Amino acid sequence: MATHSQKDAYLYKKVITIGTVCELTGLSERQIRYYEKRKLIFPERTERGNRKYSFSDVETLMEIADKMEDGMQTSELRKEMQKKQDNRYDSKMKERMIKGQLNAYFNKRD
Amino acid sequence: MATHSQKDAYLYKKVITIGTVCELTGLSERQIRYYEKRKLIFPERTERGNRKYSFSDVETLMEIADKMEDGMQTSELRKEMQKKQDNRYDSKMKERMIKGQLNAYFNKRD
DNA sequence: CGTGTAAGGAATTCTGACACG
DNA sequence: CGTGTAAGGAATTCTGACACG
Repeated sequence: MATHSQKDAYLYKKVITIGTVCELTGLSERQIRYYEKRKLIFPERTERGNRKYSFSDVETLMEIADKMEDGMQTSELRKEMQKKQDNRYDSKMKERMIKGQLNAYFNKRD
Repeated sequence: MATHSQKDAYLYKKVITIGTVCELTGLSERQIRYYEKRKLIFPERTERGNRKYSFSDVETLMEIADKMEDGMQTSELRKEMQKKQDNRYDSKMKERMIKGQLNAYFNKRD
């Protein structure tokens, strides 16, 4: 994943089975699978079909659990998470613009 | 664990099943269980008895795999790992001594 | 010593469905 | 809409043992 640094390797590596995710989040398997169906979470699959989650997924699920407790619906959560994704792109765009300006600045001096 | 900072949480959390560890390390279940019997690795257990490993354990197993390929025996590996453990204690001791000196220094000025 | 394998049992995970609301 | 549950099958993991060397 080009969007993550080497240091994040363990955060995004999908190695945790659903049972362990249940223990870590306090959610039921049913809930976790449902949030997947609603496109809030994206586990990988083993050849045989078993779901594998990352620590990052676990963090996301805990946020989802909080919001659901507050009465939020999965459809709203979906929008909210889309926004975060957009913000991330915005940040990358800003970085590029700043780099562009720096390049322009130094190119002028050469 | 008092020996690890908050940032290491994901490195030491035991959440990975033996099957996934096999994929990650290229070792067989048999080998991984054997290295446990030889006191080289210390997974946690679920209530039912299933082994759970951390990313740190996976790293250790990859080192073990390298050494075993080089013809080293588990008994030698055991000693080598004991040394590392000792060094860690030495480091902590040094830290404490330095802190002690600093404390003495500032206490003098008070 | 280190590792492969077949054996049998117990727990895990999966999917699709019925249920309530 | 979100989640519980019983159903049945397939893969996972566990232990102790036989095997080779």
